[in-house]
Amino acid sequence: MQQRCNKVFMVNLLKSKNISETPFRKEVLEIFSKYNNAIPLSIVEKELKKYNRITLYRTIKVFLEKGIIHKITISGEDSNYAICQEECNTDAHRHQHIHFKCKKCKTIYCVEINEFPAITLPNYKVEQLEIQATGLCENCNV
Amino acid sequence: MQQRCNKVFMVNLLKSKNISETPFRKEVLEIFSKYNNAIPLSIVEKELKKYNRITLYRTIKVFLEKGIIHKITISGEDSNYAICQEECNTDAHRHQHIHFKCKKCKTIYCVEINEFPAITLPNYKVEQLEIQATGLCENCNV
DNA sequence: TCAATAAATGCAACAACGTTGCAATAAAGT
DNA sequence: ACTTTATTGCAACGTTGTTGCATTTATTGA
Repeated sequence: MQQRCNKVFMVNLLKSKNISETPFRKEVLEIFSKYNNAIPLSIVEKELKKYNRITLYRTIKVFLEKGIIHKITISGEDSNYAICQEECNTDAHRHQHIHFKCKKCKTIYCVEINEFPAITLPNYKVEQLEIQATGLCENCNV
Repeated sequence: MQQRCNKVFMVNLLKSKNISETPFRKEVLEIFSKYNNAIPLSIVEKELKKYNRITLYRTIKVFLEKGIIHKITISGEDSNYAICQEECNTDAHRHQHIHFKCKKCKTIYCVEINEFPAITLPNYKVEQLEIQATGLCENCNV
């Protein structure tokens, strides 16, 4: 797998998606890669040296459109965002991972999964599945 | 299964949850049971004879807390709500159903499922799964 | 390297969604 | 029927996210 945690990679990521590499965007990307897991905008906000609400929203929007990050919505919580581990394109975010939220430390993990469960429903044609799990993560399950 | 589509049931539902039966609450419940599927607040709003935004929010909040309805959040969409088909309590909404969104008619269904898939992740203790599917529903898959 | 062009940023203002305090009203219990 | 308790509705506010426009920064090409 490609290394996704250094500045060179970040710049290449921006270049490969055909968007200009600005200090703001690089900083946001570095924050996402520093946290390996999904984080809400409130964390990005705190980490940013120079925070601007509007610019952040626009940056996130562009990153989502370009498939650099993806959005994780868990009922009743802030939206969380994480760097896409596979190649995503704008239309089909067919991740082979599930989103796991630890009920103790509240961390949201994108967990790669080998055997993605298949579900067949009578009368429905299932084309895509999105799975969210809750429980205890490695660190909290002691 | 209990019948969940008549006024008597609605009143009993309110009684059994120990909340007073007001015209507003009964009307909201009837709207939910009229639509068999999950609906956003915008639909409830249109169906209400006398709509009050604040009262609706509070009613929804109470219904959620009492386990009368549950909330379905699909990334990037309005929240949807549907009557709980099984007994829910406030803490554990361990539904044996998945949420299915038809990509054509946009309807969101709560689909009961017999064999709920089991997922085991190395290093994670999975306690609960929430599954959202997209595809084509019975009516649109022709 | 530097000017010309294109894109990103920041401000002000707005819109949607949701909440809170408080007074008025309706439901429940006696 | 009356008292108590809960619900409703209004005004006002907070949060989240967007848009138009002027300014600043990045990119391109000579």
